[in-house]
Amino acid sequence: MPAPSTRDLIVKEADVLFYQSGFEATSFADIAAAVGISRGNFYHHFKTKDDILDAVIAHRMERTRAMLDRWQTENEGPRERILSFIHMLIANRSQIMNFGCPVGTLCSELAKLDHAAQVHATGIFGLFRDWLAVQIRALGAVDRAEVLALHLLAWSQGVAVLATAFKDEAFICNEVAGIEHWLESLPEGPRNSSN
Amino acid sequence: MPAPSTRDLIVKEADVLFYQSGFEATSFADIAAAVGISRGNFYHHFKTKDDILDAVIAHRMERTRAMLDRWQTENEGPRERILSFIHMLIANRSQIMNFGCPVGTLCSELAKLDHAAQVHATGIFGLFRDWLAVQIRALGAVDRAEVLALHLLAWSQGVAVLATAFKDEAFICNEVAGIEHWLESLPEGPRNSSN
DNA sequence: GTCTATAGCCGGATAGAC
DNA sequence: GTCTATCCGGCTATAGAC
Repeated sequence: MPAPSTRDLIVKEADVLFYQSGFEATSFADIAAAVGISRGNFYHHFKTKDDILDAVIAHRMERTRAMLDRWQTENEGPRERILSFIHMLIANRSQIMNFGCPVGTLCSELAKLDHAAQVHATGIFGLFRDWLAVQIRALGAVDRAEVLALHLLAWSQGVAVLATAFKDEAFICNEVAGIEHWLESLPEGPRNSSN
Repeated sequence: MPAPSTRDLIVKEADVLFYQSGFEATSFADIAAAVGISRGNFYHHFKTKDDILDAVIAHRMERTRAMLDRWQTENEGPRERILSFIHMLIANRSQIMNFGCPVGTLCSELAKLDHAAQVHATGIFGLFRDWLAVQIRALGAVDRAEVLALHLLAWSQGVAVLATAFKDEAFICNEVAGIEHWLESLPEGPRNSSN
């Protein structure tokens, strides 16, 4: 692995800061300080702040794709793969209680800013939705797979929002148990509606 | 009803702008322009921007309380009252697809800003949670009422986040139908777990 | 590729006339 | 109670030396 370029370092630090402080509240000075370079140097790598945002989103999409691929190969069946997704809520609970879900909060912020990159950011949700739909289809729920995938995604987002608001770890565990129970009920019933 | 004071107008316009553009992205100039006063005049009514935020949150709490009271008296039973809550997602779907849930997005933004008012804003969620718990208790789910109330709140938040991201009206309707189905199943089963 | 210096703008906040 | 004028600081972005 070669030494990371300055550009890569900028994207990496911007990624963290956009998550923890939000896109708009993060200034060039903040990123520069985190990377350890001067503010001026910056514009040699990115023309505008929006360019950094695009790079951060592209980076997150790449990481998401890699993570989904890993879950795909590391798990034996679709049920275990979906569990990997669900357990993110547990594994990242501290971060989620402090800053919410990186994807959901970014999409919401960009929507309010009426920012062109909002569609780009939503693409990350799309990756999860499509991957989950593949797994759910493999479970046997062929015709309603997309709807169920969106439902699972929405559920996890709701958990993230309330976890951030109330900082309640027990709530997260309760909901995760609920999601697991829902997952178990998925292929058996004759008509597994969205609850 | 007396003519609204300038202070009331500021709170009213700030309320809308904080919702549509976010707290940080809304400047004094924006609010002043919306109200039709000069920026300087502003500080006669509020010392700092944070003071306006506090007033906006207090105003939202008051409106929420009034709405919950109205739902309480306008509906015959707890089930119909909960339906009033659920149908907010339909009634406000345009706004939600553009700007998300006013409560959830504000809490998330304030969390990232590490803002002292975040606890205050979470109090609005608390109003909904407690009111929903009362209704669910009246349905017969006495011991798990609070957990189920939080679950319903989370579900609606998840719908709002994904609706904002994907701008998908059919998705909202699907999920609302799912919530209604979940509500119907509430008191009957011997063990209505969180799905 | 990285730096310093600085332009130009806009943010929140203040002072004081009317 | 509302206004104009203004301060100060931080912001994005640029210019140009090294």
